[in-house]
Amino acid sequence: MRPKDTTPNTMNILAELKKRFHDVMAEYAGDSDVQSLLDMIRPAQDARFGDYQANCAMPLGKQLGKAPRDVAAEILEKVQIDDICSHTDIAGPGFINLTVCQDWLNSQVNSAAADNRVGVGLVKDPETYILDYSSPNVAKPMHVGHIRSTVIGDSLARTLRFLGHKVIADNHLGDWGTQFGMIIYGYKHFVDQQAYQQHEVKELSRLYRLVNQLIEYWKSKKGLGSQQRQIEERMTDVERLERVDPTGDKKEDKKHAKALGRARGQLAQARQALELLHAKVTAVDGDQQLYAYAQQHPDIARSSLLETAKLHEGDVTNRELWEEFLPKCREDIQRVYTRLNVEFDVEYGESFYHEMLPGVVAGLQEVGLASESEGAQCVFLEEFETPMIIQKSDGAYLYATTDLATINYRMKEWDADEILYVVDHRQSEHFQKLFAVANAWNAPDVKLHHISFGTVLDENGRPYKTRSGDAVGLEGLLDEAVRKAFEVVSANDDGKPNGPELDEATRNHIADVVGHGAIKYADLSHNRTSDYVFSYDKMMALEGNTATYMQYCYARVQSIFRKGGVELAELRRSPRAIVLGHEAERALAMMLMRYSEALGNVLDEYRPNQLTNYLFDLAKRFSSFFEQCPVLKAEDEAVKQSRLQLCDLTGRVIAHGLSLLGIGVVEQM
RNA sequence: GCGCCCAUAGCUCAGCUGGAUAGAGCAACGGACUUCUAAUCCGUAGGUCGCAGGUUCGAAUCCUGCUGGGCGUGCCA
Repeated sequence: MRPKDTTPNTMNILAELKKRFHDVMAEYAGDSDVQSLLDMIRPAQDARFGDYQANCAMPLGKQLGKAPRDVAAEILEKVQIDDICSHTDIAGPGFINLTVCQDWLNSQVNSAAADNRVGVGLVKDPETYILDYSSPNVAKPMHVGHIRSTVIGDSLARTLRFLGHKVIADNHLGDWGTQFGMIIYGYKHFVDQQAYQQHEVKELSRLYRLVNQLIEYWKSKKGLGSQQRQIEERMTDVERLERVDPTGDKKEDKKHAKALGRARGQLAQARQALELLHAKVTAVDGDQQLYAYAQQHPDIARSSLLETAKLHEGDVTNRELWEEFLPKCREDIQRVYTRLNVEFDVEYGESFYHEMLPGVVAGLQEVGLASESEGAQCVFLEEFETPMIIQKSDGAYLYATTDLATINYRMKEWDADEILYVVDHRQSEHFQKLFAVANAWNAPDVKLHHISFGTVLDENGRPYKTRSGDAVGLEGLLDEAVRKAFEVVSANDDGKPNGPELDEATRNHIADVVGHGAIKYADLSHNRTSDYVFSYDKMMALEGNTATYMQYCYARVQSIFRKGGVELAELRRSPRAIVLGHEAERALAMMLMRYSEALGNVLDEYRPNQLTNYLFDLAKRFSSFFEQCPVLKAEDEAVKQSRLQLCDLTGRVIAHGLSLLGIGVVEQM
C-alpha cells in the first residue's frame, strides 16, 4: 500500500539481517533497487531451510548474466554475518539459507525479556495519523455491520500508537442526517411519554423503527405496480428466449443459453423483490394500529425530510429536540464502547461541520473545481463518469461535502500525514472521488487511505440479518457470545479432575473476557478485504485460531507460576539467563523474536490479521514447548530458571499482542 | 451498459504484494491424561489454487480472455 519503512528497528532479527546485507546489495543495484533486493530476505518458508532466506541471487544472476548460485556465493563471501548466523547454505537455483546462531539468539531473547517493550522498537519516522472508524448513526441501534469498522479501527489505532506514531482516533458520528428528521417526526406524532420518561433512547429507537416502517410501507405500496410490470417484462423475455430453437452453431447456442439463464435469474430476483414489498405492506395492513397510523400519515416520507431540513435551517423546536436527544443517544452508544473497551480521542460528528459546508462549496467554485449541473453543484473528475455532488438542487449538502470539510478541519487542526477511513468496501468509489478532490483542492500532501473491509455473512453466504430482514443488534450479539462463553467456562471447570476451581464471579469475569474476545478475534483474524461468515459455533468452539486459544495459553503460563510459587516481580528482577537447549525452546524463542516483524506486517497494509496469524503461530509453539519441556520439574535449576523466563516472556507477548487487538487475558480459565 | 471486488481441501479461512513439495483450523480417522490446565498435543487422510492462454529461471500471486458470484453506479450515508 505504501512504500515507507514501517519496520521497528530494535532487536528485530530480520531488520538486522537487512542492515548487514544493505551495503553488499548496494554494490549490485542502484539505490532505488536496494530496498526491493532487501525485501527478498524473509523468514524461511520451511524450518529445514534454516531461519531466514535471501532470494536476491536469482534476479541478480539474471541481471548480471551470471549463474545465480555463483552470485549467491559471492554475496555470502562479502556479507558480514558471522556473529549472527551459525550456518549458511546455497540451495536449489540460488536460495541463500541462513540459520541464526544459538548464542546470538540467546542474547537477543534475554534482551527482549529485559525490555518493557518486549523487544519491539519505535518506528524511525513517526507520523500523525487520523483514524476514522466506527462512525455509527446515533439514534439507530448499533448492529453487526458496525463491528468490523470499530474493531479494526481500534486495533490499528493501538498498533500505530505502540510503534510510536501520533494517532487521533475520531468517531465521525452520523448525528445530523435524515434519521433525525425521522425521529423528530416520530416524536411529534407517536411518542409514548411514559416510555420516553422511563428509557429515552429505547423509545426514540422505537420511534425511528416505526417511522421507517411507515415510510417503507408507502414506498413499497407505490412500488408494487411497477415491480409487477417488471416481472411481466422479465417473463416475456424468458418466454421469448425459451421459444428460440437451437441453431446448431455451438457458439451461438452457448450465447443463447447464457442469455436465458440470466433472464431467468433476473425474473427470480424480481419475484423476490416483489415478495419483499408485499411482506412490508402486509406487515402494516395486518396490524390495526399500524394501519391506522399509515392512513393518517400518507406523506410521512416527505414530512420527515422536511423535519431534517428544518433542523438544518435552525428551526427552534427541532433544534431543541435535537439538543435534547443527542446527549442521550451518545450515552447509549458509549455503553457499547465501554463494554468493547474502545476509546476515541475526539467524536466530531457530522453536525460539527455543518456550518463549514457553504464554505466548502464556495471554495471549490472559486478555484473552478465545482460547477452547476442539472441544478446541483458538482465536481467533475476525469477518471469518473459521474460527478461528485456536493450540493443538491434543493440546496441541501451531502456527505461528500461534510467529508471534504472534515479533511480541511483535520489538516488545519492536526496537520495530518495520513488519514485512514475504516469503512466497508461498498463506499470505495465515494472515497476515490473524495481523495481525488481533496488532493486536487487544498490537501495535496496528505495520504488518504480507504481501509475497506468485506461484509459479515450468515451461514448461507448472505449478509447477516435477522429473519425479518433487520440488521442484527450488536449488543444482543455480544450478550450471546458472553452467555455461550459462560457455558463453556462452567463446563470446563466442572470437568476438572480435582473439582471446580472457579467461583461464580470469576466465571462471569472469564466469560466476559472470553466472549468479547471471541467476537473481536473472529473479525480481526480474517483478511479485512474478504467477506466472512459469522458463526457462533466456529468462534465459540474455542479451538483453533481463536482468541480463546491464546487466552488459554496465557492462563497456562500463569498456572505454572502459581503452582511453582513463582514471584513474578522477583523473576523479572533476577538476571536474564535464558538458554535455549531444546528444539521446542529454540522454536518458541525464534517466534518470540518475530513479534516486531508481525507488527510491521500489520502496518504494511493495515491488516490486523497479520497479528492474529502471528499470535496463533506463537501459541502453537508454546503448546508444543509446554508438552515437551517440563518447567517446574526441569532437569536442573538453571534450566528451570531459563524456562520460567521463557514462559514469562511468552505470556507477556501474548497478552501484549492481544491488547493491541483490544482483547484481554485472564489468569485462570 | 460501465466500474470495483471475489473464486484455494467436504466446511471456514491463511498464503507476508513472483520463490523451494500450496498451509492452518473445523469435520473424519488413529494415538497420548498416576499431568506445570486434555479449552491441549502427536499422527493419518484430504487440492487440476474457477477455466484457457501469456509474461519468466520460477505464477495461487502479475497480464489478457472466458465462466460463475458479490457490490457500486447523478442529487441516501
